[in-house]
Amino acid sequence: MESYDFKEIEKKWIPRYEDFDGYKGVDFENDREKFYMLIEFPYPSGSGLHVGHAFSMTAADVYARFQRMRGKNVMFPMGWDAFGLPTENYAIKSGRNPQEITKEVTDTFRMQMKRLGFSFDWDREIDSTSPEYYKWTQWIFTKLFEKGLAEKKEMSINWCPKDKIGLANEEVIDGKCERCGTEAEKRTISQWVVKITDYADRLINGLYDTEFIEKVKAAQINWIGKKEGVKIDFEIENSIHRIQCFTKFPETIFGVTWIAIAPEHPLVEEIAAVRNTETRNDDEGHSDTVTQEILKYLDETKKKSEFERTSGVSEKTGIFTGVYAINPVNGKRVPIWIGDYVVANFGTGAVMGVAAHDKRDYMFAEKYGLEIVQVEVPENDPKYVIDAYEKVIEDGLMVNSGKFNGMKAREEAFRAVSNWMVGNEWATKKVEYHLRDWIFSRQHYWGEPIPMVYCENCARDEIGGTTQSHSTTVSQNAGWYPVPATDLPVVLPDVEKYLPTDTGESPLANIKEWVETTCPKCGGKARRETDTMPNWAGSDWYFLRYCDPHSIDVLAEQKKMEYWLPVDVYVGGDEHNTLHLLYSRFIYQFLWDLGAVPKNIPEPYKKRISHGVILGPDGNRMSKSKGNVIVPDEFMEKYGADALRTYLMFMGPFDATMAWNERSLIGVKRFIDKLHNYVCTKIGGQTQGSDSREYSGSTRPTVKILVNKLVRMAETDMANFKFNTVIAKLMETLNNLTREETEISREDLGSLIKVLAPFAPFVAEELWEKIGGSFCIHSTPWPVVDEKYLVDEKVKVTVAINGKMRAVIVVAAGIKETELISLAKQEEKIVKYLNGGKILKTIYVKDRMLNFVMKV
RNA sequence: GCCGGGAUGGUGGAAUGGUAUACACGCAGGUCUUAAAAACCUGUGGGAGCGAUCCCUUGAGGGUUCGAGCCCCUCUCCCGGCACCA
Repeated sequence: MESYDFKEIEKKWIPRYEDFDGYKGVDFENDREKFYMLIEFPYPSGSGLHVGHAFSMTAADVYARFQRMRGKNVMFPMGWDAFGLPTENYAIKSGRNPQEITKEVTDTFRMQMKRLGFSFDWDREIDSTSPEYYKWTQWIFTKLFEKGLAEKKEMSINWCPKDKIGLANEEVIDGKCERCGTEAEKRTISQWVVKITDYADRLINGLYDTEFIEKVKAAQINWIGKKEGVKIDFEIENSIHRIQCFTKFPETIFGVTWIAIAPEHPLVEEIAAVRNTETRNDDEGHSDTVTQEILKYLDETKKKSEFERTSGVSEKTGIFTGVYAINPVNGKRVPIWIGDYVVANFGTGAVMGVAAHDKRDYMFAEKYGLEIVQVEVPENDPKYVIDAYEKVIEDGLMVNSGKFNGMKAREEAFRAVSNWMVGNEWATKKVEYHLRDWIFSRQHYWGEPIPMVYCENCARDEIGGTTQSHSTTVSQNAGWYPVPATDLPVVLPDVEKYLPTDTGESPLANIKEWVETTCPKCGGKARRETDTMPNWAGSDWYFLRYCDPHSIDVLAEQKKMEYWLPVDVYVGGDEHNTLHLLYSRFIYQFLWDLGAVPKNIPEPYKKRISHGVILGPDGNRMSKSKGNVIVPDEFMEKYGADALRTYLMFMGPFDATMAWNERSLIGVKRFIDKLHNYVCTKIGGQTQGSDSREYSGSTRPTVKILVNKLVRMAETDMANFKFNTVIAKLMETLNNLTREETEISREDLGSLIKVLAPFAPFVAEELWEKIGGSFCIHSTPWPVVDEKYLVDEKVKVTVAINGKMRAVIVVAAGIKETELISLAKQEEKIVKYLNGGKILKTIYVKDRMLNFVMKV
């Protein structure tokens, strides 16, 4: 078969797509319904557009083109999330400046995207590294500060010694830096921290207003990790201090047999002191030994890395302090232990030990011979005694729990016990979250400068009036002032060296004339913040900027956002579920509170869809070291952009993980060749009519039936991102049409091409022109289905005996049941089975199946 | 451990509770060719049979149903997310 000349076709149509108005979203248009199609904007890396980009962007493009043909006013924008470490590292290595590098790579990306036929609205292109853009990223930060959501804190953070950068919790995977795999260290530096935790509840509740796919919602809810429970104060014997424990299971309070505190717990010293006074009274020598042992233990735990301690691989260890606490519900004395399984910065840094009903507690109790008090038994086995940690009782009854005995665990007892406890001064209801505050400082050059200024004089004045808090992390906001909006953006200055400093300061710290500035408050001498923002900052709000990309006075005009928002479909990767997607929802909610975004739109994204992953031909994740990386350009060159796009969509379900297979791509190329030839042959000699009257003979030409069924199927599946089945149906239809060898009207040829058009825009454009259509096919309406061709005149009815298929008979559609039964009873194959048996029941599903239920 | 999603031919995958294996790849045979490639045609889940035909088959085992790949229960394994989180 002849191969069509895709190179010629692409060469012809790419220039015509440049600045083509049909691909532009029109602000405020009322005739058409708006549709905001968003795909995550890429980080433009030096290696060019990846096949993963090509895959997800093609899907978004197919969807955008489809929606346009369905008559929507589609906004489908693209931009660059260009701040980030790889560019900075490349700049360090090559000695070139990141601005220049960024321009180069974005040019490459843009060109590749155009070659792939993506119908982006290039008028709305944005670049997160342009001062016009990051002016507003900075503005948002100043607002966060003004509203008390940004704080400068001396904090222990994850630190990557190789990248020389602070990492957010989310950027540490298995104790290692997400980017380079180096073991993360702990460092204490002064950092800007954004209190995303203040929005934890809203971030959960807001999800109920969205149509995100289940796994995305689950991932976010899980990450936020809301836990409702009770905070209980335990008195320490011979001390005025109390240990606070948080528990999700307050109903197990009668089962507490020890308290464990983290080695870093602020009361460790106090407890050691209690121990000393106690023992000095009776046995001095012994006291020293115990204290020595505790100190030794603390020393050992400190040597363990955070990863070792929290990965769950190491065995839990602990040491008895020699001091006791009092369980307030029953006055029971329980030993206080120091345990390395207790996480200092979660909850209160102290936990109550309930060995009978917690796996980890059980193991700890067994190891150190601690008492085990069971407070729950299974409902049907009240004598049951827990003998292994696996046996955790889910639905049971309370025992050994005073007046709560016999209550149902866990809901009833949970409510009763916690309500009773919080009636006392030693217990309060408390909600804990897994979500942590967002560390917002990076000690790097290639990012948005944090627009803050520190004035020592003003700081002194401020501190005079405030009291110090006892929190482990102390806010140091005193003396810090946001750069006024009129002075934004704080432009990233040129530097000579992009290399971060070992002291943990960004290279900006070395530029004296930039750092030194005046205090926005007193006008005196002050210093700029030299840290920059994390790479998430620019992507938090980019989808708002697309609504009004050239705005100067505001981040985007309210009216324009009101028109376009919310984003109708947002395509992205699962790796961003708890990062970008959560951060940007938070920032949107914050801007909503500020009144900077439309009041009637509380959530920015209506629907979120996850794209799948393309593996290398060997079935492994693509990586340079494995040598299995697929570069889209190579295959565009060999088979054309249309074939590549169509193949990507044909590979499998949109959210699946699929291995690259060039043979399959060739198969798709063959199909496009076939379709191209089919259309060319059909329009070859004669001029075809434009409607069904042209078909001679039948009032129900097979061609009409095939085409209408195709269109109906395509429009339903396209809407649900089921592109692989649409292409399969298109292939099937073409196979059937070729077999038919009949005439086909221009209208029906047109419908065929239109179904292909979103997938293979260039060849579709060419064929559309060939059959006499005018530019551009993607601006023409989607074919209208003529329902009468969807209804079959004759149907195949399955005849079954006891649900087992025995025959298929062809009858007129809508046949009466009685008529069908008598026809079926005459069928040879059926007669055989009916003979001698008795029909107990007959089940008839209209036009589909008839089932005789017989006595066996 | 918790949460989310899976398991269908040699492979990627189709199947509103109603003919399982669409579509494609691969493979086999054929046409064309001196030959090969490409292209095209035919066949292709497993088993029994010369054959018509019959039996079996959607990770395993139960259940609901006239009828289950699909719904329910139990289990195994795989992928993704979270996790000494109290």
